[in-house]
This record gives sequence, structure tokens and C-alpha cells, in this order.
Amino acid sequence: MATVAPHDSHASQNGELPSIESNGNTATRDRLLVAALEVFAAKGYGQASTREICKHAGVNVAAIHYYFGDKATLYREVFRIPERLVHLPAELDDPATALSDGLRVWYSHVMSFVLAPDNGSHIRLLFLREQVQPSGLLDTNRAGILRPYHAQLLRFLMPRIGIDTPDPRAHQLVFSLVGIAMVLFVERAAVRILAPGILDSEPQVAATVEVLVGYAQALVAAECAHRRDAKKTNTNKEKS
Amino acid sequence: MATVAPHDSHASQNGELPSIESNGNTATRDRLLVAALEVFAAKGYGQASTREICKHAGVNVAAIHYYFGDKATLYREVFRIPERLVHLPAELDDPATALSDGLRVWYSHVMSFVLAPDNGSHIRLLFLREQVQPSGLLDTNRAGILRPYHAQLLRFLMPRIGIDTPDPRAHQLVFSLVGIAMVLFVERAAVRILAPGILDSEPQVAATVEVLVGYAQALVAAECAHRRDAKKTNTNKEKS
DNA sequence: TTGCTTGATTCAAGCGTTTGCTTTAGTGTG
DNA sequence: CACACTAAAGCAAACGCTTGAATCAAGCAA
Repeated sequence: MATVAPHDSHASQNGELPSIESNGNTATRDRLLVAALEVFAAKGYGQASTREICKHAGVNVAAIHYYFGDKATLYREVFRIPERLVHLPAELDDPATALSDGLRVWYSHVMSFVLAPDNGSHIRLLFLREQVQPSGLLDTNRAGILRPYHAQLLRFLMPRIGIDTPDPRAHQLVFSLVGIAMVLFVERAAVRILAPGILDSEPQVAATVEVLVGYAQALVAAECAHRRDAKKTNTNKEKS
Repeated sequence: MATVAPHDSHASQNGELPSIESNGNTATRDRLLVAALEVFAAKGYGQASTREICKHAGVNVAAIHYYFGDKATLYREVFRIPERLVHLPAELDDPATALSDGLRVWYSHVMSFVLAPDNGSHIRLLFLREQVQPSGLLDTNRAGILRPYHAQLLRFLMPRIGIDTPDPRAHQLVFSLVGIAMVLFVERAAVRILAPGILDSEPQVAATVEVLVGYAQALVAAECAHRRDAKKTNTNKEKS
């Protein structure tokens, strides 16, 4: 009955990404993807209407059905955008990187998305939404853009706090390191009011990053100290 | 034309809260409020339908119009619930409270809402939603349940880090103290997967609180150290 | 060049459903 | 009767999605 449309002619058997130059009029498809990213980020899945997305993209409402099949598939496809865009800083995986340098690189990387409302910040907002209100449309293992950040930070820290397998405290340390930055995103409205002059310009963000690095070092040092004490106690116990 | 309905016969001239035993059938009104709290928390303002709220409350759809006028007013009224429920721990305002004790009280208070999906946790989720996606329906000065927490924590810390008026760094310290706890809420799905055994039972939460208290003390100490150094540098500069 | 075919893409219109809200009729109590 | 309240039906608008026709470029024979 219906013509074989692009959206299901994509060979999804192989795991590779549907190339951005797949088939069909990629200009329309891409404009739709970008528009969907922006509208989904601004309003969330449920509140974003297909009509608005199409109007924003300058295409007909039928284009969503034609290229993606339905709204849910378009949403899932939008979530695949970061697979092409997110690059984690490589310094963190270098064993020679000093603790403070690695932390500085990491926080600079994360906080760079505070300024400049480009695609990147839209993607972050989208993932944050998915945390607060899971749409149920995504594979759970893909949801959570913070997952790779967490994993990389954990890899970076483990040797530097003297362990080789993660334990609950190590995870909580990483969560705390993430948290002192994330709160500035989530509470950004409050930050703007209570502490203006923290995130409003490039040099301010740089200064904020330095504070974060200092705090992070304190957290890591506290964790190291705690582990030393625990070890000492254990050794004493074994002696007695 | 329309009967003078309860929703606009409430004396809103005086600033006092509309008593929960105002007029009309308070049972229906309250069940509507509680149901709205739960549905709004679960789905957000836009995705929550008035029909679902009424069905959940076991009342007719016309009841919303009768008691509140419309959906937006109901939403605003739901946001007034915490004014009757949120009690901040008083120990924090006692100058004699030790730093570690105050932090422990505060984190215990905050983390108590992680367990037990009662009204409290619904309220938190609701406010978190409003942070991520402001509905535009609330007065900006009321939005942000974290505001009083932030203010109280700031009051508690200022004398303990040796200042008497807040500055940007003090605010960022408070944000960081809030952040290491908030990340466990926002990223709770990730926490459950990556670090099971952190938030799943009462004793686990207690242990997590202890870790948070330790980290918080480290952050405060780092801030104090930084301020000492800065002061010393300033003094040296003045001498030269 | 010309006319024709074919497949891909876009378009306007409209389908059925759900939305927030209203209306009208009704119920029970003082 | 008067009043506070509830129930059921329905309205206009917006929703996701579908449809059939219009448009366009490419290929090809005459």
C-alpha cells in the first residue's frame, strides 16, 4: 500500500550509524533532526508537537512520517546525534597526567557547554530531561550521557586514590565531583540570581573552573585520607 | 452567569494561606490537590491531563473548574503545599552547632527524601522539574525549593568560614555542598546501576550521609584554606 | 530538443483521538 | 425553596498521523 519510505529502508541490520548522507533528500532530513533537537530540548518530548518541529524546520508535517516513521523514532534518532559529536578529553586516559591537570581539563570540558547555546548545550539539556522524566523510548543503556563521563573520571581517579577496582565509595566520589559542576547547570537560574558573576562570561567561567578544581582536589584528598585511616584501622585490628 | 465558585471566593486579599478547611467540600478539594501533586510530579505540567488527575482523585472533571478555576491555578496551588510541609532543621541556626553536626543534620534532612516516595519526594521532583523546564506559571521568587535550603546553609557557613557577607565563592561553596547531594537525586537511575548499595536501604543512606559529611567538611576546609592564603597574599602586597 | 515514464519527495487536507474547559441537569442537605 | 456540590455530555482546539494528488529531476527513446 504505502511506498517503501526512507525511514524503514535504512539497513538497520548492521550496527553502523545511518550515514548523514544516507539516501533521500538529506537536507530536509537533517534540518528536521536539528529542529527536533532544539524543540525537544526546549519543551521535552511530550510538549513538543510535530507541527512545531516541522514549522521550525521549514518542512511539511508529512516529512516526519516520510523520513522517520513517527515522532518516537525521530526522538530516538535525535538522541543518536551526540554519538557523532561528543568527544571526551583524551588527557584523562594518560597515566602521566597530574591530578590537578586532569581535573582542570575535565571541568573545562564540562563547563564549556554552559556558555554558547549551540547544539551541544541542547544535547545536554535533552539528556538532563531524560534523567528527570524518562520518556521510556530509549534503551536504558544508552540514556545518560553522563555515563561515559562517569566511567572516564572513574578510570582517571582509581589509580590516583590507590585502588584498581571500583567500590561504592569510589563511585560516590565520582558522583560528588560530577555534582559540584552539575548543580551549576540544574540550578542555573538560582546561580544567576544568587551568585551573578560566576557563569556570565568566559573569564568568569574560567575562574569558576579553578574553584571547582580546588574543591575537587580537596574531595580526592579527603577520600585518600579516609582510605589511609581505614587501612590503618584494619592493620591494627589484624595485629591485635 | 456562572455561580460564584469557591475558587474565586477565597479571600486572596489577605496574604494568608487558603486554609485547608476553607469552605466547600474540603475532602474533594484536598484529594484533588494530592492527586494533582502526584500526577504533576510524575508527568510534568504539560503531560498531566486534567482527566487523569480527576480520575486519580476519584472526582469529576468539573471539580477542577469548580474549586480552582483552571489547570494552571491548580498547579500554582499545588506549589503552595510545601509552604505547609517543609520544615528546615533548626539546629543550623544555632551558633553553637559544630560544623560537622550541622552538616550531618542538613544531609540527613535532605537525603531522608530519597527513600519513602511520600508527598515530600513528590514535591522535590516537582520543584526539580520546574528547574529543568520552567512552566512560566509561578512567581519567580517562589520557584526553587532549594532557595531556602541554600540561604540557610549559607547563614550556617558564613561565620564558620570567617565572613559576614556572602561573596561569589561562598555561594559556589554552598552550591557545591548542595551539588554532592543533588547529583544523587538527579542521577538516581545511574546511581542505582553503577553504585548499588548506596541508596537502597535506611542504613545505606545513613552511611552515604556520613560520606557526604566527610566530603563537605573537606570542601569547607579547602575554602577556609583558600581564604587564608588569599588574605596572606593581600597582607604581603600591602606590606610591599 | 521533445515527449513520456518512473521514482523520490513535498504538499494541503483531513482522519480519529485527546486535550482543557464549559454547560446543563441533577443530587443531597439545611 | 436555596444552596453547595456533583455528574454527564459536549465543545473547540490541538494532537499524531495518514492520505492522494502535485511537483520535481533523471533516464530514455524518437
